[in-house]
Amino acid sequence: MALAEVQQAAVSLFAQRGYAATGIRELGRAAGLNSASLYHYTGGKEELLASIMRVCLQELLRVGRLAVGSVPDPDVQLARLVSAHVGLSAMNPRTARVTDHEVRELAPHKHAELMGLRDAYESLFAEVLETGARAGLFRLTDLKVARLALLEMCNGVANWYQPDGELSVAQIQERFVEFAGRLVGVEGLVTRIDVRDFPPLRLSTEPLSGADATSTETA
Amino acid sequence: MALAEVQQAAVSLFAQRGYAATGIRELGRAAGLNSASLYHYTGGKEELLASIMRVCLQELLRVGRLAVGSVPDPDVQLARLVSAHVGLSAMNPRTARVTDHEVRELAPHKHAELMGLRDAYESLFAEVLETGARAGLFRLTDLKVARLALLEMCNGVANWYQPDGELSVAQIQERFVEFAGRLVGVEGLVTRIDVRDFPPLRLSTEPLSGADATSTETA
Amino acid sequence: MALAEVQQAAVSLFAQRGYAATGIRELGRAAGLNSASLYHYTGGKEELLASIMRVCLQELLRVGRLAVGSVPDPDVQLARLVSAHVGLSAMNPRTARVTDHEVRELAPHKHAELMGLRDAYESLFAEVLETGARAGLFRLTDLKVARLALLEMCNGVANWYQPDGELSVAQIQERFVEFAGRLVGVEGLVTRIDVRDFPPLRLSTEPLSGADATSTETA
Amino acid sequence: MALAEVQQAAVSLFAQRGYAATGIRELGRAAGLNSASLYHYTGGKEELLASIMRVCLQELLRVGRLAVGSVPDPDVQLARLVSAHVGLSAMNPRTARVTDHEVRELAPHKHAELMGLRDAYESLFAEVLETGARAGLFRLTDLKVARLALLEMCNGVANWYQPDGELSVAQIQERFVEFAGRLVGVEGLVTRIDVRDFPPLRLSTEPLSGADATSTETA
DNA sequence: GATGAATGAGGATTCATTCAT
DNA sequence: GATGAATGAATCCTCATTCAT
Repeated sequence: MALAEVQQAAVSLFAQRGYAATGIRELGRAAGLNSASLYHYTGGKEELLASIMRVCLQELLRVGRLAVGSVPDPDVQLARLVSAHVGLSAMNPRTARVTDHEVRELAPHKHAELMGLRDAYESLFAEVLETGARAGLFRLTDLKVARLALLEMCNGVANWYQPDGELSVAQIQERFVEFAGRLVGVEGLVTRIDVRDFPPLRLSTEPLSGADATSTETA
Repeated sequence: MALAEVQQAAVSLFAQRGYAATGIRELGRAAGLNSASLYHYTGGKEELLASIMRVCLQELLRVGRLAVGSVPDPDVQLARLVSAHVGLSAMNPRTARVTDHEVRELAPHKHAELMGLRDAYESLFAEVLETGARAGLFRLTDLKVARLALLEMCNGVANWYQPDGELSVAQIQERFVEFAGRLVGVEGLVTRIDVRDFPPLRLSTEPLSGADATSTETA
Repeated sequence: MALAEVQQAAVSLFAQRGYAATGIRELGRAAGLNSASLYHYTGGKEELLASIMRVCLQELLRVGRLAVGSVPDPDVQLARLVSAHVGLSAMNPRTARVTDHEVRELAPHKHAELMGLRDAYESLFAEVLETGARAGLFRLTDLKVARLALLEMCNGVANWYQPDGELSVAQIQERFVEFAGRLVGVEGLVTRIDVRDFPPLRLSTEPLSGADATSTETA
Repeated sequence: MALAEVQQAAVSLFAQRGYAATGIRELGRAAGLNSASLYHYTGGKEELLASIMRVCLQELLRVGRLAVGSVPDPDVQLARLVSAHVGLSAMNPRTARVTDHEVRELAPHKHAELMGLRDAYESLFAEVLETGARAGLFRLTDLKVARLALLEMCNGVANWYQPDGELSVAQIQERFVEFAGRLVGVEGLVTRIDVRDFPPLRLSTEPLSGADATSTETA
């Protein structure tokens, strides 16, 4: 399908140059389309960005809910949540980066829509931390700061992980589950779950590794 | 001094809308200057951004070196490094956010210059982690991933901390020192140093809390 | 074709006000186009100028080579060369003036390209003068100065000739052939060739006589 | 005197880049002055240009009248006129080039003033040619075209003559007197006058050969 | 479904000039 | 006499978008 290709090209450019610094002709060129044709597929630059973020946040929310809903223990919930998040970020670093960095570019209406998704997702972390703390499983004095530190640490993966590097996605997941456990004061969290229960999805918006704009606008 | 005021206005806008999405007329208006007058003070939009990042990274590097150099124990070094970093970020969240997010906007020459500063700074973390791990103080299997997780967690502070919120800078520092300790496998790190030894500086580029563009361009 | 119309409008303005003093909005207005639309047709102000000069110099070179190649006698070669040059200048005075006066406005790359064409053309004169002098046909003590004097005299036509004046192009050609002959020490040159053998071309870049910017930018 | 230095710097830049393409800060820098200080000495960019052209045209007119008035024979008058013109152009090529090329940049009032000077000067040539032709000394069928050809040939010297080249000013004068003679149909004109009777003046506006902008604006 | 042409608005930057100091 | 600061207007150019074809 052509929309996905356009989205991939867009993610590639948005991740590299930033949304505001990327022109619509540049996007067209990268997708092998005339700049005017983009409007058929995307409805415009902003909707293109929004559609990308929707894909990412909806999948995040889906796997997040799955992670939390699949098991009653807060520590395992946390492990699965982190594993899923980090897994998705590592599998789709550029989509994740764009989703994380470019919210402010959206006009109020779409901004609200996507912030809603994000908030819904982040509240999964809040709930897990709270139940875990209330149950005495987690040793935390400040749930809010802990949640923010945790989320930023996990989000950060998209800033540095390179799919074609030496670390596998599974390794990243393993290590971050351990970090998360330590952060909340639970040792050996990693050994108690199998991260491979949640094989992270490759999003339709994620460009192929190393994919680049090559073709020229037919004009 | 006028340059600092322009920088503050710029940081305020860059943090809010992003560098690329901020117009130079907007910058002028926010600084109470004609758009042409900005060039007297700044030398142009890009140099304005670079100067802001320079202020931030140089101070980060200064206090980072101080933190590492002041004491031989890797755990205390780490605590002080994290405390200094988080402190500076929390005191100057908008400057820090801009510094962190907008590097890619710079042209090659300035990009290289500022990436050099950033790399020099981040290698302080690498050294501390390595000596600490080698000394058996830290329980870490992957130094690189640990460093990246740590840095992203700390950098994240600039994304959410609000100076006029309920948490003091010192509290943030305390909590993040504890998080950092746990992350590297050292318990009770926070109790062993007094974070107030490194009262973080307010940078000249940081806009006053809640400061906004108000005046109109005299035209 | 639209490009030619834009070029004509540009020649008209460049000849009147000079390249540097002509704004791109002015050009658009004169061509009946929005200033942004000029970029569709021309690729920018400088390329517009370069394209005009290319048309002129390439035709000059073409007819120059024809003039020299068509006959072995240096005196007839010179007559034809001068006739062709003066004819083209008189038929297209504004294009010729712009081509002659605005080379310095070009950036190094294009400057070099067009200076190359000009040099190639002028060396035709050098060769003719040299063979004629060596053959004892011309009485000249300083070939270089003679060539420069001759060329400037001929180029000058574009500065003062007015197509709708009392002198026909053919008359100008006739007189300048005689002048050229006298300059190199050959009497009665004019009688020995028929200048009408080389009817000068009207260039696509030459505006219609008296053509002026009239329409207003649709904005 | 400072004005002359400013004029020299201006001539240097105007000759190289053109009037319209030369900025006033550039002029200041080249003259070692703050851009604002130029207004003390010159009264603005346009008046600066006008003052330069005035110096050149007035001297041209002065020596032209001297040449014509000093002797009754049209052929000697012509020789002296050409010698003076070419001499002045070769001694002051950059001033002459600017004077010749930039008239159109002047606003109507100054334009008229300086065109008046130029017309007065050129009519000297017209008069000499006419009396010479009427006296049967010159063999010319079209006085106007001859005058224009002659003038353009002489003006052209400023376009190519380089004071530090291999040809002396006197040599240029000699050769052009001969060319002029041939053009009007008089042989051996050069031998009958001594061009050194009119040693051409160096104008106060002419920059030193190879002089360049070096100092930086004190700002 | 696709695209060349077209355009108003705005991008960053530089302009010549003025004026208080 | 000299200048830093300031500015409105203009510079060239690129933007996202629309629309007839």
